[in-house]
Amino acid sequence: MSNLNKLNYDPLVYALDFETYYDSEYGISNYGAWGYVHHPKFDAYLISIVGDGIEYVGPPKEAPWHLLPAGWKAAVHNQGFERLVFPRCQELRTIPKDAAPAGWLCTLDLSAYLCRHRSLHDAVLSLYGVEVDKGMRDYMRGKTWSDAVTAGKAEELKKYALDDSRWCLKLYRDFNTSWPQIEQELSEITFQETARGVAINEKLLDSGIQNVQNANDEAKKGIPWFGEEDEKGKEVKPLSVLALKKFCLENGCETKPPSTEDGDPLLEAWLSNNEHIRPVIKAMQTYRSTNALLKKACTIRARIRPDGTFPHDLKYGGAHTLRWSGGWDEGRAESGSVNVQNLPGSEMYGLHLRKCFVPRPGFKFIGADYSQIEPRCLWWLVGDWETLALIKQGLNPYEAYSRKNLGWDGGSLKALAKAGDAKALPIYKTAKAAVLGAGYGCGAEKFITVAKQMADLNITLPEAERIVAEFRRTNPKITKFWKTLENGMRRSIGEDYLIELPSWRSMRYRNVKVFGGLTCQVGDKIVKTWGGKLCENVTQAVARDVIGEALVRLEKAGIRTLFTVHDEVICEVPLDFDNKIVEQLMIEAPDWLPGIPLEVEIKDMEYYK
DNA sequence: GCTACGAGCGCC
DNA sequence: AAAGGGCGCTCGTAGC
Repeated sequence: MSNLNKLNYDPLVYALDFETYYDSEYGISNYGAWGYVHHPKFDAYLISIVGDGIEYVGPPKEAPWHLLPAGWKAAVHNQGFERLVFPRCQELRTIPKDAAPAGWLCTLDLSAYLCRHRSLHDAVLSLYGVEVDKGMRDYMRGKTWSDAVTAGKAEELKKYALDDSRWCLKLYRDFNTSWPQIEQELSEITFQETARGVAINEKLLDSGIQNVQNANDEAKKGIPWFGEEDEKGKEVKPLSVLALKKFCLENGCETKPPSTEDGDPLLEAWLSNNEHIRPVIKAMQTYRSTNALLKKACTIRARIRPDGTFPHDLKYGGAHTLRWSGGWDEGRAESGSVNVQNLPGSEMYGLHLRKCFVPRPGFKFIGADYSQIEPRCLWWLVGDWETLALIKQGLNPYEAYSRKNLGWDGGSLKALAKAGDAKALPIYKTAKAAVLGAGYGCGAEKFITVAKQMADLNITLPEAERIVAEFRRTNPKITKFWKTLENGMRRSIGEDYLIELPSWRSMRYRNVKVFGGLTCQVGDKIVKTWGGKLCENVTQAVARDVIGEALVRLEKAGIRTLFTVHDEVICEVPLDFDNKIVEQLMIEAPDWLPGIPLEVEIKDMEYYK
């Protein structure tokens, strides 16, 4: 018994892994995980189970379910898939109804938390330096279990399946204690959200799809080479830059266009000398936009379940700041997935995609957006209590900034700016742009575009230079923070740089090196890094933890959340629900961020907006 | 035929 | 010395 007390893992946890049939057409990319397991071709031909006293690999039907102890829990690598397969097998009676585990745990999410590598292969390589052979997976494309048996590959396949579960169990046992409880809860919440999905207004979606299709057809007509074939009989792609180049040179242009990007000043300059090409470029841009939108809308359309809901994709810890990201993990090609975090914010070509996301009957949406969460976190991180105190008194943050740094001493800046006051408006916009855009070491040139985007502020380069310089001069705590982070990283050259966050976790920058500038490894990429960027990462990470803790609070209060988009939470609650409850749960300052004034904008929504 | 990568564009 | 950041998806092209 004394040994058991020393276990730093739960012996009731067993690792599971299914092997399921797939081919080039029938896969997650084309059907989504839910559609895949409900497809007639669905065939979970193998399951491996590994844990205390059990190592099984074989058909699910013959698995030793009776040997699993009461209250056993399942560890899987990618719960977004495995947790759909399991109940589907129960429905199909290849797994007994009463065999369900008491809980689930996802080692993919654990790996994301630990090392930023999501696939089992990459996680094991990163954490143990061992290469897991994934050859069998490719081999099995388009092959059934009996194909493998006939080909004499059964044993190899079994070994491969067993290996995955062994590694999964090892990840769980070795690292589970490094995964904080709250993060495990967030992993669970994320799964619940994706499985729950969102109700879709199908009529609206259908008519919108028709509109976009029409616009797409119209755009095709403006692309001269559309539908043509090259010498080899291959279709010339509508967005082919080579075709565009050829067309331009054949039609009196001396040079090819520098890009086809909408709004690119270089393109604009080129077009002013080649006006006759303008309609072609425009058609390419319209085709590109409508095509992408159409794909997205049709994917949603195709994935609507019989109950009228669409199960979306959202990844726990998709970003290295551990923010959620869109997409899914199954398969290497990140295609055919719908990212709910970048849905167009307004109508495009007669389709308002967000309007198609509606509450289930008897429910309403609550959209809860944190106001200026990042600047507030940054002020807290650098210890700018003065500004935070002004905000705590009820001052709008941009106004607080203006009073502190821009010499504003008039009345309510926001109210005056809203009324179009000629003196207040530029100051308000300048403050907004500076607060949102200048905190991360942004230079003057970049600040012009940031200011435009964040505060609709149009400025010249000298003005941008002045605002940025002013920001740095009046915010020495922030510039010092940049330097502190950068110096910390410089002291870590040759090793990993760990930044301890105020919450329960750290950020890790692996393998810091100097190649001209500072570089390090983030996920599987080598990136350039400097103080301003690190500051941005840390601020994002802290804001993420704030929203993460809020999500857990909402969940514990029984409030159904659908998804999060960085600083906003979409809740689905009964029609008579009191929105104040959501607000109160969200603005509660975390213990580890004492004194931070949080604010959320809450709105009832008849659709997602 | 498959993979990798950049361009372009959508979001916060 | 100076440098906003974080994502995902589609398409086209290049390279193996």
